[in-house]
Amino acid sequence: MTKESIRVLIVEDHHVVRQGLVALLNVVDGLEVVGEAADGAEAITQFRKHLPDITLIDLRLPRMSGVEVIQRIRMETPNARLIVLTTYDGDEDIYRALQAGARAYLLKGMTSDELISTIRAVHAGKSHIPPAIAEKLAERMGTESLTPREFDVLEQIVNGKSNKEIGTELEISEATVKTHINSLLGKLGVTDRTQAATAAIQRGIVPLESLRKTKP
Amino acid sequence: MTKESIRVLIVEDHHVVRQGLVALLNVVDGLEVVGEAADGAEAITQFRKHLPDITLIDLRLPRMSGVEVIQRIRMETPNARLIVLTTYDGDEDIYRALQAGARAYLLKGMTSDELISTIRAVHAGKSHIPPAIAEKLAERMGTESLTPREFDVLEQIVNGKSNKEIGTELEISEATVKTHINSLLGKLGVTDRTQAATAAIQRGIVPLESLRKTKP
DNA sequence: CCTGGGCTCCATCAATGGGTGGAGATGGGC
DNA sequence: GCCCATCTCCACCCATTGATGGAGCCCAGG
Repeated sequence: MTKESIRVLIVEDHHVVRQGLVALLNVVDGLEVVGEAADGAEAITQFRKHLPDITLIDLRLPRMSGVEVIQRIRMETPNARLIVLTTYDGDEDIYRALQAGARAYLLKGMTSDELISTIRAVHAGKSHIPPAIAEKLAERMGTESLTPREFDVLEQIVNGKSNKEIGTELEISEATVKTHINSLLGKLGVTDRTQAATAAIQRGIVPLESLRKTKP
Repeated sequence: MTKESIRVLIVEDHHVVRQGLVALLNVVDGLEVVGEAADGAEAITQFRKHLPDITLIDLRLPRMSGVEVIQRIRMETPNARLIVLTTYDGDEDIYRALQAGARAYLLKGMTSDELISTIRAVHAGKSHIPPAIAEKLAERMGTESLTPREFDVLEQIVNGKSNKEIGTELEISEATVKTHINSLLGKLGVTDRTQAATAAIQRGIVPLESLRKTKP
């Protein structure tokens, strides 16, 4: 019985991790790694070229975020089956990736069994979200989301700016800054800017990587 | 010419990454992976058992930190050759790992060439620290380090506590809390608690993982 | 059209935070 | 023994922050 292999594309910038995935998957019967990509642009090229059955995609990629890649792929191939890979279970990432159309979510700490069974499940058309993650997702669903402006302000807070500085930066008055802060504190369920900052980092609302960039 | 292989132990909790490392190293002539460990305790057991020439060790491990493992191994085998692996170039981690006796430092985003040449270099007795990291290390060297108490206070700040709450928690007066904050702000080179919090996370002084734990 | 959400601004007030300049107690290292 | 770093506390002061309760503007969707 020569059943068709499930054709997998791997999108992951870390060379070691990519190798690990290839090594794990290629020894499995019925799976075949047809392509690898190390960044978003390459991911889209490879996707078009191979039209894989399953795409494993890291959320943190250089230049283009994983979420963006997912959106673009889904735009041209709405029934693409995408599985998100990530190191941390940053709540916001999960939310956005699943919103963008990912069918499943895996942490890099997973076992090979989890990896393989998830690939099979998603290929069979199921959505496969681990209970622990589903739970968090449910929590997050109930949470109001920040408006674009609130997000701008939060970003500045994380970067250690004072209200006055934020006002200057965003070209609004300090009073307006306070208004935004007041509502975002409520939405995040915290009571001051320091808690807002750590919550933002912890939940992945503001990525840690953006810190260094915006400093100078 | 049958020269001896360099015998390598891999300490890494993420299964996929571990597989990747094994896959990368085992195809290289002159390298041999003699053991794998997924946590600190296992690392020490495996080290004693195999006495490898080189130990690749992830800094973030469950239960016991990589730095701790390094210290313990160095305690019993002072000339052990340890290479630290990590995802982020969190300044504080580098500092502590190298202090603890690691000979080199590699990011998981490295190429296989970097990995292999670093292993060879360290085996040959060299210390091998990438220029970019050496630079940061030099910066950090000049930085005064926090006293234990200042660290306690910083931890509380990251967890979003007010000065009063910190005082209660640590059983000191609010005035003392302010004193500690004042000196730690100076040492971190920041001007307020929010900056202190993000700097602490960013530099790896207070690990992100500790946030969830201390909340409830 | 008109309703609602988001953005902007205002004033005011109490609480919190941070700067300054002390000062006593302890304990390890020279 | 003496010094130095650390930890502890105090008082005073001003800046910043967050809470409250408005208010007008714009624009997209019903």
